[in-house]
Amino acid sequence: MSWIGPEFFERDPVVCARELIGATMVWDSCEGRIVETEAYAAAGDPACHTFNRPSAREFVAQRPAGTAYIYLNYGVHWLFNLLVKGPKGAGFVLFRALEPTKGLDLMRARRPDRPDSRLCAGPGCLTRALGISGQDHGKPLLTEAGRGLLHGPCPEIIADGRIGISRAKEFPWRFTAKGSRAVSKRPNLGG
DNA sequence: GATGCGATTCAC
DNA sequence: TGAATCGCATCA
Repeated sequence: MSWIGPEFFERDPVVCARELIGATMVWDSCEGRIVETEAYAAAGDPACHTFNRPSAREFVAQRPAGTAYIYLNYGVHWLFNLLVKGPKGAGFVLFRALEPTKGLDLMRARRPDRPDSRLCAGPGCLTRALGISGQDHGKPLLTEAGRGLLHGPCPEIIADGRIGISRAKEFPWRFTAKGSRAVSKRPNLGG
């Protein structure tokens, strides 16, 4: 397997989110196969932070592709994104779920209550299992030692509506690996 | 300084 | 299916 470089994120956010399914996320001693992502577009997407947050628009304008965008949701859960900056538009990829492949002992210690397949099944669960917090916000993940993304075989992918948002639910910008038991929620089939 | 909200999670 | 939860961005 080879490392994914920052240029991977110099494309459309939706394309990036889709193509990350099957790749491996490396975070220090823990690794997992990416089985669920979502795309958010900086323009024309009412669900994106850029829609009503000046600070998010500033982040997009001033940071390079591949920068980590991490924030606290519901006052409790850290959510991990990477900044995408394509020629036709910028945005974010939200990392929602992994199938744990390495560092299982550490993940189990952080989530003693969950079976292995559910250790990273959800954006908040994922960051907790990996030990990700706001101190890594703004860092260029893909050039940090011990952290990054590895190319991997692409599984069959299902696209459906994004989860947990109130606006633009109809955008089919959530991507999951078909049949994976590690996704946060089974995809809504049948259109 | 006050306000309202939220890209979730977990229990029921 | 529904409630908990509280830090943060925004605005006054």
